[in-house]
Amino acid sequence: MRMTPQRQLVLDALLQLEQATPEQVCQHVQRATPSVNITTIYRTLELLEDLGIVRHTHLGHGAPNYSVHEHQHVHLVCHRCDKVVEAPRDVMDDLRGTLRVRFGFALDASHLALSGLCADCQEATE
Amino acid sequence: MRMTPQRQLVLDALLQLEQATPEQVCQHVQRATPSVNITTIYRTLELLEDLGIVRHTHLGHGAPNYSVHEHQHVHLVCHRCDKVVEAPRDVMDDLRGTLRVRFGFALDASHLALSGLCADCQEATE
DNA sequence: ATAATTGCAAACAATTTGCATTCAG
DNA sequence: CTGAATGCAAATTGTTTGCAATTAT
Repeated sequence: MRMTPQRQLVLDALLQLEQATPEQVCQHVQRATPSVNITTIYRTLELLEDLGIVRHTHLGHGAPNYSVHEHQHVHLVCHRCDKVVEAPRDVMDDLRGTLRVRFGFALDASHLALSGLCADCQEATE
Repeated sequence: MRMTPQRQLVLDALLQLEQATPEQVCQHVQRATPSVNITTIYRTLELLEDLGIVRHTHLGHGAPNYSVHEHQHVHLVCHRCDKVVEAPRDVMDDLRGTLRVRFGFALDASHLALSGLCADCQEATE
């Protein structure tokens, strides 16, 4: 594969934004280079993911969240205000062990978010 | 709110199917009553969810999975073969405690699936 | 030349909206 | 009669596909 300018732009955008939806990556890239098509964003994100350079997380509804592979964390999404809190991956270590033993399931802690209520919304709900 | 025939059909479908996407609920309902529109399925699912009667889970990509509130479990989705394993909610109890203490986050264990590799796919991958 | 890459338009899936019609109290 | 509920068509969002034009080797 060739590291084309478009691909570099996508990767740079992702490094700058730390994490973003394809749409957001597209907007960021197009600020610098408006000619880049969103199709290319999608294709590049898929390619970079196949190469293990980036990964994506589903936060629930809507578009997935891409990030460079290094920035891995567990996403805690508040389903009331949609705020996303990031937790270090190791909070899931025990659960990973349990799931392996009880279900033979190898948990990938950061691919999907966890849903719940953030501290603020718990107060607001009382 | 009135328990209209359409709404009853949606709820019945969900009870029979145990869990299903809006699309699947729609097909099930339309087998008995073809005139019911998918818009009504969506509206009814939203309504039932507001009432706390049903809930939905995101398995990752694609349509969410609805179920009646009683049948709660954690979904373990294999991101290789897309198989869904169900685990009892209590496997997340420790994690729930940790997240509450460390992040003030009240985990809703069943709203989002967990992603990883199922036992079969782990073998296949080696 | 030839294979990979891109842009563009169109297709697609899942969902939502606007609005006119129907229905129950 | 009046508001709630429904159906239908159209709009919206996120994503994918087909294909022709472009680019690097």
